[in-house]
Amino acid sequence: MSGPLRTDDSAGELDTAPVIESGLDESEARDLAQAWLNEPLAPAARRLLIGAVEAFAARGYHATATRDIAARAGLSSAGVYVHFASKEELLYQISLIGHRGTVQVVRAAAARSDEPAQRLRAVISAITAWHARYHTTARVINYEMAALTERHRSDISTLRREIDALVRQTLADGVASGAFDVPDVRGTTLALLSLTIDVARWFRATGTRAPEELGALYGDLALRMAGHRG
Amino acid sequence: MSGPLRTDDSAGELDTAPVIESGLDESEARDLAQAWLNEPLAPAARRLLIGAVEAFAARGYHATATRDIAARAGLSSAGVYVHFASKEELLYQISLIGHRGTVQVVRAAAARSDEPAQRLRAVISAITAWHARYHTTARVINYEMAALTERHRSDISTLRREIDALVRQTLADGVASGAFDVPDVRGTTLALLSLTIDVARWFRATGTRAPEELGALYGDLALRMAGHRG
DNA sequence: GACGCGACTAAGCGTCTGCTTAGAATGTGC
DNA sequence: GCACATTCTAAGCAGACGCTTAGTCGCGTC
Repeated sequence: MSGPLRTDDSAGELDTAPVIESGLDESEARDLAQAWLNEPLAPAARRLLIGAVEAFAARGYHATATRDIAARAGLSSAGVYVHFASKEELLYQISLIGHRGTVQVVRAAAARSDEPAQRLRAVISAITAWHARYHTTARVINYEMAALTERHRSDISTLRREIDALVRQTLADGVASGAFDVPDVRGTTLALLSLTIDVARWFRATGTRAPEELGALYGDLALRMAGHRG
Repeated sequence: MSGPLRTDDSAGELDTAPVIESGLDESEARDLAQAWLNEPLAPAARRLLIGAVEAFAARGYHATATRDIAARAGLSSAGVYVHFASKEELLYQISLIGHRGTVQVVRAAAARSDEPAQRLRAVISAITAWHARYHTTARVINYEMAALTERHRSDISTLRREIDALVRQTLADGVASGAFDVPDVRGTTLALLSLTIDVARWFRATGTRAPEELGALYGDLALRMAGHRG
């Protein structure tokens, strides 16, 4: 019943990345800059945020020294505090910009259709692709929430609840219209968002799967999980 | 098409936990002790491992001071180094014990049936329940891998690959027998394991869902994702 | 009762941490 | 050409970090 299967590359995707010292590759840095292009920031502040995202994603918030962030931005260690009140403030701004970006992407995807199945596919594949494309940012905003102050974490939770509510409502609408078969709407919502968030943990830009391809796969899986009669 | 939906408790599950200062609740501490009962350890070494798991899960590896781990075990800060060569060695032992436990659970679940659908359900629900019940340990071993030395991380990856291979093989067997419809076996394997791992991020012992209930839900979702013709 | 041995601690070493201070450099408005 | 605000740095503070050292303690062995 069993045959040989490759275990090389896909198993690598399962693992947590070795710490990357050299920063982002060129294309990802461009993507990142583009995602933050509409934020009205002084050049040094933008460089600090990008440097902080790289460092936090590679080493973790607590393992990153403010001196390292400053160096990535081409500043002295004191230069950080001209633009940000504290290291936590840097994390908060990253988290805020990142979550606002996700919410924007989710809203745009939801606006594409009122029909539950189409909307679910669009929303899940959009969140997935976003987490893959900006996996560096996504890793920081999803796995460093515990490092935020209570006040800041509470602000971020408000944004996260909006995404949760939209997915849950889409499932509920599909059940009501008979398009979906979901015995546990709350649990399935949780599982769907969980699936997309975990992309930030394992996704590598060097892998074989493009963000949009992964989004398409996860969109299909979402419809299966929703018991879509298609 | 839309109606009111509660957003209180389930959205809370989506968030990362606030840092818990007071350690494990009683029942979880008992679970943890029981899970490590068969490990041949000196009492102080066991107390250190349990204290380290609590601290690493609550604050993160880098944010945890060895002095704090020692205090949880009722030792002076130097007492740690009688039993473990370094802080990283503590993390490695936790990771090793945790991963061996998961592999054991997965093997036991797989042994319950040769039939792909039953095996997939058993394996996914077992991994899920394990990650929920031992979510403190699971969080450490899944999210602090980057803090391991290259050598140690490589050891751990070997154990993770076994789990990956078993799930992938089960999907492949089901496709071969006609029980499953999976266009992308590698991607679906990744998604299935991703789903179970992320439980460690959001699961709270104080939540409404018991580990076994969550396992049952995820077992059902796994069959749907595999396109099981039931 | 002297000995050896593993478990443990008080004290502290050198280094690194987030952040501050005092002041230099630069650009702008008048 | 002078006042002013902004951006930045060199130097450093106070405390925390992982880990070591020297030595104490309790206990089983002969």
